[in-house]
Amino acid sequence: MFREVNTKINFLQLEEDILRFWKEQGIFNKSIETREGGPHYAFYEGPPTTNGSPGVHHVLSRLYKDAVCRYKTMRGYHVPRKAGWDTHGLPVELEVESSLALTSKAQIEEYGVARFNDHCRQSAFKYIKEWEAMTERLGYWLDMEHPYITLDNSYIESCWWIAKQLWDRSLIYQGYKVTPHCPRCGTSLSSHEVALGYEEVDDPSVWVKFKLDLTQPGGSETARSLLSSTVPTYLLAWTTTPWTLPGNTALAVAPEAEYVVVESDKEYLILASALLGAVGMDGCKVVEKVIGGDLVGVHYEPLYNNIDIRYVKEDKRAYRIIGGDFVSMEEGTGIVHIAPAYGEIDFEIGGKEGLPLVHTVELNGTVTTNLVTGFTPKSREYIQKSEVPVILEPARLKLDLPGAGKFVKDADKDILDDLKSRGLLFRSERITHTYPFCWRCEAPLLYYAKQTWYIRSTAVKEELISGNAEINWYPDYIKHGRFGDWLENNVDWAFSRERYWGTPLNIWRCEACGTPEFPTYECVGSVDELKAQSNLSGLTTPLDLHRPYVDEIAFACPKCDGRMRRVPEVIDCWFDSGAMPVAQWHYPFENEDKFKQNFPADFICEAVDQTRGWFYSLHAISTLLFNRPCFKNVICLGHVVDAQGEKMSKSKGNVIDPWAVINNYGADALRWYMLVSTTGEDNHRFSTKMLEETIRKFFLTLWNTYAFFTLYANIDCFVPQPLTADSDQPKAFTELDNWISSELNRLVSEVSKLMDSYNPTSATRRIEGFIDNLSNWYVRRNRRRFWKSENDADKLAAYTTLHQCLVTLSKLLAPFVPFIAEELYQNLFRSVNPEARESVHLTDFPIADETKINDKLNSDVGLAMKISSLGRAARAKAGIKVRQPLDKALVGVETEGEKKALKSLATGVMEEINVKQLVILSKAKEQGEFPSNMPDYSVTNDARYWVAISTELTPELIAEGVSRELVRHLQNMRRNAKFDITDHIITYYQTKEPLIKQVINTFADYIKQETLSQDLIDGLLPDGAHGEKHRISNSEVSLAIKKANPKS
RNA sequence: GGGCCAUUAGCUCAGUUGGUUAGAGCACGGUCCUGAUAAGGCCGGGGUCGAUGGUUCGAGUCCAUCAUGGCCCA
Repeated sequence: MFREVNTKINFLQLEEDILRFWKEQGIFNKSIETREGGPHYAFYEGPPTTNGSPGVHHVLSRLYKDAVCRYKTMRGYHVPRKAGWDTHGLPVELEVESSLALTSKAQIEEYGVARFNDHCRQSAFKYIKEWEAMTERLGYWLDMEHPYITLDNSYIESCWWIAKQLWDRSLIYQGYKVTPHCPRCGTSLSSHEVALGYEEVDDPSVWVKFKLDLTQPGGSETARSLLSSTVPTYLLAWTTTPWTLPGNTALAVAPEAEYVVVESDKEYLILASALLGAVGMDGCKVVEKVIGGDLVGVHYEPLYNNIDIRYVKEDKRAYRIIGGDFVSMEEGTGIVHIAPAYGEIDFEIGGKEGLPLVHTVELNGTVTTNLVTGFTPKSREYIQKSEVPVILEPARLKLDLPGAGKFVKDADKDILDDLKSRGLLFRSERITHTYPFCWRCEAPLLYYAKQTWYIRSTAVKEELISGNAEINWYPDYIKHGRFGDWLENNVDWAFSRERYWGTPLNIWRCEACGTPEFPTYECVGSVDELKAQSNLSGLTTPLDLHRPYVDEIAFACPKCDGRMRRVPEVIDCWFDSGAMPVAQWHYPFENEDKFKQNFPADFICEAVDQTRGWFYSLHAISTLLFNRPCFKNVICLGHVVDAQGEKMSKSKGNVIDPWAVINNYGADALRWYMLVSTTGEDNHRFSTKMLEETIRKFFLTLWNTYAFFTLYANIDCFVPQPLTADSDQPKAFTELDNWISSELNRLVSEVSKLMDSYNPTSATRRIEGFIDNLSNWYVRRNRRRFWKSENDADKLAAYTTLHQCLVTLSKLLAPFVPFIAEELYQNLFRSVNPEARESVHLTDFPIADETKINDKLNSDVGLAMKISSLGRAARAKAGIKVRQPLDKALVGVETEGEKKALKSLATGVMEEINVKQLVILSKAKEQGEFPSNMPDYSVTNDARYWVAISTELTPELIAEGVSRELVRHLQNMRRNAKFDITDHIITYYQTKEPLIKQVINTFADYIKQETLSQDLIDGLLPDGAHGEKHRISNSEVSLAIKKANPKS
């Protein structure tokens, strides 16, 4: 006997029971242990950042990971799944900052780095707990008892080892580079972080005049003679960041382009002729024309004469015109203001031209009172070429700039006022454009030349690209598209952060020896290496490698015996997560075997934003260390967005709590919905309405098929026999049995193929289609076989077939909806097979029996469905109920083959459309054209077939229709009276209509059999019976039923 | 400004190498069926397949340009 299945299913209760079962029996561990010795399948868990509670948009990738890992396990692979938690970095710091109401680095330091980091640690663990709870409830099987956590000393030590490897190969350097700098957080952002924060913003749009200075040498003779005029002449440049103007050291022109000198208000202005119109100077008189290249070398007066740039040793000077191929003829004036300290292009061209770097802004974003001049061209060249890290000490000079002490965006106005008062502002407007903001704190980012530590990833650019060629991407266009492009445009990885909570950068610097340009560094690659340093101090017990403790550790300089102290930076948390193939095992300090066994990963899966995040950091570190990729297959998912298509984010407040969904609908529902409805890399709108539809359409259909089976199987005491060669009774299996078996095996084959190509969405969609066929065709067409009273071979065949379908489905479904799959398996299979594996998740994934796949049968049944559908339409067109039997249907098909196929399935079609005979005509022989005009027939057609139903009603047909009407009412009454499905009854009826009486007599046996009536009694309705009045064939009939054996 | 992806019914999505009348589910209206079903069937309204050109006997599908949206990069 199977456990009784209630059609009113409570999924929540079911899932909690199964979670308990898994936990108590350790099924997850068993699913891994029992596969030991099988082929190894390496999976890397991308560690979620523990800076907040998981949202429903975090769930998607976890479901994909789980589906694939469960599937591989069932295919016999050994698939350990180590959990991981990304606990470091700015996101965690910001979470803590806001909870402690700290708003700047100064406040954090005042508060105390030790206390601050302690909060970070606690915060991380708090969220780990939440993630663990959600992961477990979701049914995402992950080894959370042995996770890798990036804050562990062992993890940090592995990161140190990696950095040391790179250091020894001169792949780490420090240099000035322009980085997107957040003035509030006080740190550089990586390019992937910058990408998170582009926004439309209203900014100044100003045209500034730079006065030509021909007293300085330089420029072509042509240009000099053209420009020598007594009228004051200005170069016109355009910018949206006035605050960078004091840092100007050059103007760039397009060497090939034509420039014009135009007269405007008693002065001459120089700009590109192509942009005259854009500046609104079409009508102005053109005095001269000159090619950009001829202007190169000509000097102009600095906007701020009082700035004393003292670097100059060579003949090249600042404040001159340079040529640049980046100069746009699309916007601006064709003359680009260059501030090497505040723009990537500016910095790059400054390096080539030997321009000075001038800082007029502090790191906190305020206009400085001290002018800071950066490095010399000589040292710049040294940085570019050096294999050894270089550090430079900038000079500081007193200065009084407009807006001094104000934040740059506020100082814009002071600067513009100042320029205006000096007649140097040509025009000032506002413009709307995109500008990057800090993705966390929303402060405008400043492109700022800073000293930062870099990983020279460009040194392995070719290897990054060739390694990518070996990776399978799903969807595949990511490989050459988004990820490939990213690698092609690879730049060195700025991997240091001037923050507190992170893996400390393991570089120590001597305080005493070396020059500013040539300091002495030590990169320490392990704890032991650190402890082995001479004259060590500051080591704490227990050891905590975090700041501020690690900052206290000092040791003797091997060169001069001075003290060596750690540099202040911490490492980018993307480095942490990218280090996980190594660091999750504390490799190379231990677990060499595990590392090697799990490298490279067979499978990883995250959302598309990780292209520049984790996917990149994994690939970069692996290529740098081992010169090969560390993952073979990667699924790249789209983002889950809200019902309006907006990205879910804490700041927008549109994050959907997965608990709310799970507690309402269950984890399986969420799982199936997300798997079945995602579309590749596209955004996926999350809607509870669609989720509810999934439940109705998929779960309830499946569940009711399951309930139907158990209900009748228990009535008939069906015991599934293991299908051996001799117990098989092929003769008893009907065409429909063979058909659903064929469909089932085809499904198994297709689902396997789809899962092997990492496509759970298509796999689940296929299963959904099968369940629809199973329920709405196989079961519906075969109901009578289950109902009938004889326990014959035919009935057994039906039970065996349906049972087989459901048990196979439980395994097919197991990777996707592990709870309901377990329920089906336990009740339908394990309960009757004492030797069965303990859980569906310990079984093998089904293998398709190719011999049972019969493509012809599949298409034949498809044809029968199609014809039935047309037949029903024909009935509806004529307005004749399906319950009313009709004499015959004519069916037009195209080929003899179809005719033959339909003939073999005619009984089913006749029942579906309730006709006595089916006449099939094939186009090849009997059939002429589509019969549009047939008297006494109702005709429908589609492109290929037509069906004509005879609409003539004989007294016999009407009588039979009435009998079916009676049966239907009695069945409904049984249900209304809440009788058990097996209860036998006695039926009473009263009517004045002779036709009905006659029908009841004629069809007595049929009515009795259908309604389990022992007697049909014409007469008074007894007390206590369930009575109803109905109209049948325009006459009234009173019916009553009561149980025949009230005792049972 | 550049790259990738998308755009098909009110909504969510299918649509295989170009080939009869572009489909499904939901929602809506009507109707039928039902002792597994919270379901299901049938009919109906609802589509210039984002736009414009091109290739072709034939384009939702291939090409080009543009528009809109998302992501990524400047």
